[in-house]
Amino acid sequence: MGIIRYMAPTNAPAAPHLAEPRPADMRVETVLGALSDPVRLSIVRTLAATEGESRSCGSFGLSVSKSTASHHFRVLRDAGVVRQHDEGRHRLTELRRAELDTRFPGLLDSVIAAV
Amino acid sequence: MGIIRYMAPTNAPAAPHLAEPRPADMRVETVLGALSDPVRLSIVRTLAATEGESRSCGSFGLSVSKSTASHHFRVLRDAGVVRQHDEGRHRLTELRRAELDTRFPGLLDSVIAAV
DNA sequence: CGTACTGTTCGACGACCATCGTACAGAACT
DNA sequence: AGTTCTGTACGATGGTCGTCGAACAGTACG
Repeated sequence: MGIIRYMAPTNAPAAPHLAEPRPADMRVETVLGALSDPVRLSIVRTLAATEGESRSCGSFGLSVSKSTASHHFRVLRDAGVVRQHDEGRHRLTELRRAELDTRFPGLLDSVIAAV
Repeated sequence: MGIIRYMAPTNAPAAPHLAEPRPADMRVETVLGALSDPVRLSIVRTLAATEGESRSCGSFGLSVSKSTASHHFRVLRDAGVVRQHDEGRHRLTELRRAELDTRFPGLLDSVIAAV
């Protein structure tokens, strides 16, 4: 039942990550749309709360089905908000903080800070 | 065909404005959803470009029908992004800059600045 | 090998959304 | 009064979205 925080072994091979848009291809409307859903916003907030760590999809405690959760992660990844890569039988997710901050300065922080 | 920028006479009576949420009742998801549409984003950007001025609905040069435009203004108003009040036969719209900045600091600026 | 675990894909379904045309309401102007 | 202008309200429609269960694919572990 505990939260899984994945620690990659130091000699791990470079895991291929899934397709994600380049910063230049990211569109504001798409990012805003991705963040406008309560489930996805909670995912992003959870990621921001433990910045730098990769989390497995199941470790977010989402109250939706597996397939729905999978859908939301895809929306976030397609929008460019998160990056994912496979590690064993987990698909680890992390914030694309640097890309987001470069492409849309201040946006992520203001959204996360919003009460 | 020119753009109408409304100049209220200095002795104008206090025009009643339409229902809009109090800052405390504004939700981030709703605001982000309101800003995630291209038409509405262009409205907000136009308003931000001429801050402090009230604009009539028809002065935005939107490429949608009247009824669709009316719908978008309502979404923005319900989300708390803009304020509207009637002035003669015009319904004037202006940004709720102060409320937005207080409730969600930095959000509006980062969205507007986004290229 | 077989079993558990993690997450995706594939329909399907209902709800919501953006869009439109028409009709309507109020204000201003002739 | 009649006309013009500005914008809303009301259906209607086609598309997207969030949700789910069932089936599948890989990985890890017994």
